[in-house]
Amino acid sequence: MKEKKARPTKRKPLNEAFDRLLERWGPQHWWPGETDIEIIAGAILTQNTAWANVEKAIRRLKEEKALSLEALHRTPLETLAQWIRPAGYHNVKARRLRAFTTLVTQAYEGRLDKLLAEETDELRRVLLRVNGIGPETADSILLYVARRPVFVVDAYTRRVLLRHRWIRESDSYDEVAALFRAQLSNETALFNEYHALIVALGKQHCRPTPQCGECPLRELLPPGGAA
DNA sequence: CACCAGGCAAGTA
DNA sequence: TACTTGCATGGT
Repeated sequence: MKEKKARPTKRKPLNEAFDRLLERWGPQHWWPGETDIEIIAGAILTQNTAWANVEKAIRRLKEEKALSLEALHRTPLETLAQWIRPAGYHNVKARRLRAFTTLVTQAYEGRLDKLLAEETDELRRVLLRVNGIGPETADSILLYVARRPVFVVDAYTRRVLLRHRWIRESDSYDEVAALFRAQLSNETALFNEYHALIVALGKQHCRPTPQCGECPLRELLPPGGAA
């Protein structure tokens, strides 16, 4: 007969981590944006960019009444680029916004709801085909706009997990996401809240120069501590 | 002043 | 497949 392990269930530190993060910061009610198109634009604009700068660009788009799929699609690229300048990479990001509106316009009759009605895996593939939408941006749209249970892996996620030695540098995007899928129940609301809390933690404590003293996860560090 | 921020695509080997 | 580089602004 096979020997039974002393612990009845496999350890799931990411569950414990979630409880602590929620206790420390409370529900984050993400994404920080009102409409679907605002969330999508924000997801593209925040690529490798501080959110404070994205807010300036979003505010300008609102002032220009350009935060709609139609307006984003018809505004000349040069004009759009100037409006979103504070978010950085403005020429690239203007093209990326346009690439998205072109997808919806050409393949979905200009209707976001038709795009969002696609089945999850198909929707992800469609989004990834858009130039300027990679795994994180696609998953952000899937989770925060289409409300599908997918986990968003961003730079903060990697840094937090790396500090706790739950992943390695070389782990792929999907390997990191798979860690969460394996340990958490498959619920949109949970994935939503978890990612938002990781960003809160990341901004507060998990900087390049760490402030681990007040980190609610610090006792979850394995023997040897953070790198 | 240097470094950093909620990526991604295109080019090279 | 695995690296490298360009893209750009504003905050610390």
